[in-house]
Amino acid sequence: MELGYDKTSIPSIFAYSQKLIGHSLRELVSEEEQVSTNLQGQGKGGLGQMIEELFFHYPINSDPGPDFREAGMDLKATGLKKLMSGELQIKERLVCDMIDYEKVVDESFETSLFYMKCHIMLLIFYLYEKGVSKWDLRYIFTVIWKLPEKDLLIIKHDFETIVEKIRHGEAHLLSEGDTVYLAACRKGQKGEKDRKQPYSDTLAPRRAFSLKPAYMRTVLEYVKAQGKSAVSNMEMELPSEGIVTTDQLREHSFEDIIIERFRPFFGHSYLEICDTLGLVPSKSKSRLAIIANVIAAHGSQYRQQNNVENSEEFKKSGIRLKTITSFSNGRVKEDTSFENIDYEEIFDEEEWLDSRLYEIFTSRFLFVQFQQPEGETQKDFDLNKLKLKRVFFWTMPPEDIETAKAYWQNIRQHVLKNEIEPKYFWNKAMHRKFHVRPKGRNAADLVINPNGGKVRKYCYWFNAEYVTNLIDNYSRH
DNA sequence: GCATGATCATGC
DNA sequence: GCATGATCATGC
Repeated sequence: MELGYDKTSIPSIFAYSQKLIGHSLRELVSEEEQVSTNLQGQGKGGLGQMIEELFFHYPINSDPGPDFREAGMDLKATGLKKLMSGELQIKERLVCDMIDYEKVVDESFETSLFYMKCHIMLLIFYLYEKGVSKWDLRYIFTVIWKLPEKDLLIIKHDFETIVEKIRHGEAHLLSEGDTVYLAACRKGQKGEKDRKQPYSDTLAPRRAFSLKPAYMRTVLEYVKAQGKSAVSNMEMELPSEGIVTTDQLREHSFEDIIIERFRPFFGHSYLEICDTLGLVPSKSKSRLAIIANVIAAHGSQYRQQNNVENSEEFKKSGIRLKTITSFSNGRVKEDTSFENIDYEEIFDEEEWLDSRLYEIFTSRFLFVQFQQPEGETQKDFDLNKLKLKRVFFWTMPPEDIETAKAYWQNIRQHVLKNEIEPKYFWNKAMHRKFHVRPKGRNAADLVINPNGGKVRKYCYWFNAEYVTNLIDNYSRH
């Protein structure tokens, strides 16, 4: 059969893929084929396979390699959702390749199946609509995404972190927050049995290598910025401004580079650090977060004109820098707040693993702790005098993610019943690690309630007690 | 002393 | 104008 493209050529496959844009498979596939195919377009998964077989007419093979074998490129269909504002957003992480616990421990990154399949991908973005058959989903963008060299250095380190954990018999303890761009995400049928892992008798849920939602968001941003519906990053230089360089990443991991930047400042107070960096001290409640971001981005090399917020790497990784303040005895002073609860998101998203809260709580965290000087009492507490005490990357352990799921279910259940008041949610006095509390400009600051009308803004919090405990756990090893 | 609700400076 | 990253103020 005449294919209509050259299956050995990436540009040719890319050009052909553009015929998808603005259309659905129902419009593009002959009725005869729609009837005769075994692919029914129901259930989860399989959209990529339908596109490959019915649109590209590429003979499906069961090879472990990339979908377009001759071109060395994999095909990925991935969803976008449209907000009320009309803005398109990433629906989920990009699942790349199932992790074979038995085999992956014998692979190196460069020879791994993941690398072979995914270092160049044809990304086909479709508009996700609830309840719509795969035959009727519309395609919006097609993108050739070759992982840039700088990203690959971070991804290689992530890959090794994941494989190392499996080699230690800890496949059951893998978490998306263990790594920076590439993550081991949960993947498998609901209720399916856990699998064997090679270096432990404990069974582990199935997982896949995936690019984090934060990473995919920056891919989408890049695509939107090009102003075209078909984009290939192989044709042009990607802007690669960030807080670390490719050369630095060849020598050290991203995390080591960042931690190292804080080293000259341990034991120094806020005012001393401002003085060293040539910064005018701020009166902001978030003054410590401001200098922590400066140090993470530039260390003692900081110069006034440097850009600080939203570095490329922090955006792509979704790493959350959080400052912690503690009394001289080490007890954490404040609860840690996150973003406001998006009631519409809570209302619409039924899956915990796809929820915003899951993404936030399974982020990689960078905790920067400032502590009161020795000998001071609680009454003396003064942000300007706190000294840099500890800096560490952290991710939430599996048992706490289970607690977070119950926390999310409680919130969701009440939002669905239009019970959006503090008395319905977990409060701090329950001592259940997390709580819900107001956060707005002031008491009159309201947002849309999916049940109708407007409601007060509340947000997700870690209890200070929980943060004290996680620091104690960190300090013990 | 602590939990709860309220509010602030900053940057885009 | 609003989200972010926080701390402050009050009352029991």
